[in-house]
Amino acid sequence: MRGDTEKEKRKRGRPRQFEPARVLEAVRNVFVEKGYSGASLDDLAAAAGLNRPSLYAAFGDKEQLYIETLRLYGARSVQRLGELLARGEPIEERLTTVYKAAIALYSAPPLHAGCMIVNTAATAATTHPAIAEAARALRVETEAIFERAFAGCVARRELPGEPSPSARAKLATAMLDTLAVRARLGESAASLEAFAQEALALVCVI
Amino acid sequence: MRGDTEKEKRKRGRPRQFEPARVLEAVRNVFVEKGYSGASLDDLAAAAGLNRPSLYAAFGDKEQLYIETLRLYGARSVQRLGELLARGEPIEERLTTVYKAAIALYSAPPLHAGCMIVNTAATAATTHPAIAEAARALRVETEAIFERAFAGCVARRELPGEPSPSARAKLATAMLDTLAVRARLGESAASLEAFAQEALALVCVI
DNA sequence: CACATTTTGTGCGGATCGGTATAGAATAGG
DNA sequence: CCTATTCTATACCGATCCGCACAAAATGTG
Repeated sequence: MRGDTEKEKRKRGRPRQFEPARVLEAVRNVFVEKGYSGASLDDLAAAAGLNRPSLYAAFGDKEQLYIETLRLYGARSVQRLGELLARGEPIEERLTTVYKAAIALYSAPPLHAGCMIVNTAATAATTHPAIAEAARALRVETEAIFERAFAGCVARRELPGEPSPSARAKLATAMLDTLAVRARLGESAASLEAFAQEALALVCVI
Repeated sequence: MRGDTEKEKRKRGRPRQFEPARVLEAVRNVFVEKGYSGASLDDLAAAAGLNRPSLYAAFGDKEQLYIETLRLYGARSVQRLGELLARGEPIEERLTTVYKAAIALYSAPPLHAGCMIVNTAATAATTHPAIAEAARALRVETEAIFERAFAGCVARRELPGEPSPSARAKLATAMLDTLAVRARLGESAASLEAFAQEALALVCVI
């Protein structure tokens, strides 16, 4: 049934019956839906299809599990953002693609649960410093990617140097923030796309 | 000690030893710090200085208590926003005042806990429809106030009609969203004010 | 085969959860 | 005074919480 998903050398003892990556994905859905403190270990274990002790042995306590999940989510998002911004199209077009992807992710039915960082990590940040730190790191990465993209535009004369690439990056991130909040509060994807388009024309073409 | 805070006719039975408004304020601090599901009734009762049964008798269960608190917080914020935007100053100046007030509220030490709607209500929205509904109502009010202010600017030729007042209102709200998220993740008030100022010059003067 | 090693699953254990029953205290009306 | 009414306070309820024993199961090694 399992048959060594990877050809890595088998460990000594009994092989685990789950793939950590799949577990983190299942767990992420629960965290994103219920938030950090709203998600119980029972919820998480049930969604992952394994029992609490296995979960605990593999990932540590709830906070560690959350942070690991957050890092995976963040790493994927950051990578995808980098890819979409690395295209050769005009910046306005690339940003449109980015926002469409974000909106699709944030308002994916049936949960339209927004962004894990904005809507769950930030909430837990006040009481869990380690979560705050992990979230900050991801946001720094995100803004840096935007900033590099805008700096590239300035370098090739696609955009004026003022406002600065860092200011533009913060605004671009701000759009992601508000899209996440709006999606989680139930605004439709269509409405969000219209808003993003308006905002883009307004902010980016300056 | 109590002596009839108001001259309203005394009720029949034993007088309550707390002022509901004070209780809601104490409770709000706990909800804002720990989030909806992170705040326990013990926390809330302790912060309010009364015991769980009294809290329950006065405000109903946890969700009702949260929503009541949210409405009070929201009503005050909306009223303050309306006042600040009703001044006779240029719109850029009024918005500067609004953002300064928001930043002061969102990053008030020692918690820098952001905004109750953005950072706690939205998180709970996926699992508590009534909270989502209350939060949506407050956001509609907020955007409407911004929109009226921008429409006024257009009417007196202070701003061009395009982008539309409603688009500007959404952007103005987006700034509040991102300020709340950033404050909760630890960005300093000074940094936020600098960002708000940049964004304002960029967005509002179009 | 016996043994070491790792994961699995049951099941416990103390703490805490949200919510309430019940008794006692404080007031107004009769 | 007595009674009705309203709030306070203790104490308890069943459920759920997170975390961990502990033994059984499944593998590699000797």
